[in-house]
Amino acid sequence: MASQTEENYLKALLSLSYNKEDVTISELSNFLRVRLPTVNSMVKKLKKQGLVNYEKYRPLSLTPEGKMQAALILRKHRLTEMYLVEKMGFGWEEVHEIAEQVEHINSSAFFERMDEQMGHPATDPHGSPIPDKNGNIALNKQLRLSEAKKGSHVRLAAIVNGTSEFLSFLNRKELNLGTAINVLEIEPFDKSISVSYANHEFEILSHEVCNRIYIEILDESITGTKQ
Amino acid sequence: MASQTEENYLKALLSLSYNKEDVTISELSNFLRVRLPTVNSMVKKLKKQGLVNYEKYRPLSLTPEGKMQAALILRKHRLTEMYLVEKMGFGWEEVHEIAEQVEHINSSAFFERMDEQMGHPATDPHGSPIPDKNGNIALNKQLRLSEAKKGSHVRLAAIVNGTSEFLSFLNRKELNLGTAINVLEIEPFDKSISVSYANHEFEILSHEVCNRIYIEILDESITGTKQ
DNA sequence: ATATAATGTTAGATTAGTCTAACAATAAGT
DNA sequence: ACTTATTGTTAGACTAATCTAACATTATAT
Repeated sequence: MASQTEENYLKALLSLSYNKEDVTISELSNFLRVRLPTVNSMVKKLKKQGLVNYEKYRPLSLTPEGKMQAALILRKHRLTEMYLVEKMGFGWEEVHEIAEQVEHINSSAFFERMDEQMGHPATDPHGSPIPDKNGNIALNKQLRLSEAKKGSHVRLAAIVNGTSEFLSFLNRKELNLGTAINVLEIEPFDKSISVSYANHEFEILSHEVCNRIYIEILDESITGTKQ
Repeated sequence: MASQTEENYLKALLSLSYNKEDVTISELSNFLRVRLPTVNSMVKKLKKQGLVNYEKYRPLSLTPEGKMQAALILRKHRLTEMYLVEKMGFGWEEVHEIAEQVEHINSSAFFERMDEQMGHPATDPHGSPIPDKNGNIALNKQLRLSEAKKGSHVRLAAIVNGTSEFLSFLNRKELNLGTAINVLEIEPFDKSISVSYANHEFEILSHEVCNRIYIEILDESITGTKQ
């Protein structure tokens, strides 16, 4: 079995290669906050184990086996996050750090028990898909709130790169997974949008915020201002 | 904070110094399945951190600080075991290996949440006391089933050194924590005892088995064969 | 197209945790 | 009390994961 460190490299590679085949060593170095030569030698090691494709001075990628292993770690991470929220009463902004540790626990029974007790959830508390036991990962939502049309009626479906700061911000705004949102106006100057939802009649969300929120469209236009 | 390895040494020391001040390096070596020179150098390291008392060629012991740290790890271990049994439906024979990993997770919120959700349990699933947040450990039960008198009525209170094999054996015999047992006869030859309990009208338990079972006395004599 | 910047590689050092081999001190047994 | 056995120590090597410094290659920009 891969060491915790190796697992973290695999997970990082999976995350960085999301809709983009190749990853560079410096991207990995940056992501993991580890120096280039360290990454370089670890990558050679993973290549030797058949987990990554790599040739000197070339970008690297996960092999099918590497991708599978990475997805199974991600599965453990996301199952844990969901368990912490659903069964242990943590907030969605508190669970990442704990799951980061729990994901390395070596016990399939432990994670299968979580999965069963939650009734095989499809996503983690931030709306990201939980890979299945074979390492298959459902496609993530592709549409962001920043791309929604004026007048559309959408549902908050997932959060990307949800730091605990951002998630706490969403808590203060009472924006949760599943919240139905009306897009009232789009300000062309700074791409901020004004919205209404639940018992919030008027809120302005910056482009930065809208870009981190994935949505499902419920209705293209509810105001009559079609198109 | 101590590394996982250091934590394991501290935990081993606590366990070996249960009712016995001093521990030798070879006892530790044996217990941890690690060679003497390795233990020797780790002990020096722990001494430097003020966690153990140690002088060349002398037996060692935990300092108050070392004992406290060890007890807090034991707390995390036992809370986890109890949580796995109570909230996740594991058998008492399955939880040790998982808890051995979970105990190193660095998140007080995680363990405090477990504790709250179980209503602050006093013991783990094997009847061993869970140390409190300050590292205080309640006295373990001292009386073993092997010391019970003929005719006494006792309750199974705890299991010591409960390997999963032994715990599975108890499962097959339907002997659980809390089971009320009548001590029918004590065979002087091999110190085996015959007992009745629940829907088991007659069972013979070897001395080896009885020696690993801690009891509480419910009644010194129920048969009239007083004393 | 050549200089400069960015990225990647190699070499060598460091720390944690482990080992074996050789030696030293303490304990045990007649 | 002396020999032997047990236990403990030191020295030196190894692997994993990290680092810095120096150098090499590839990409970028005028």
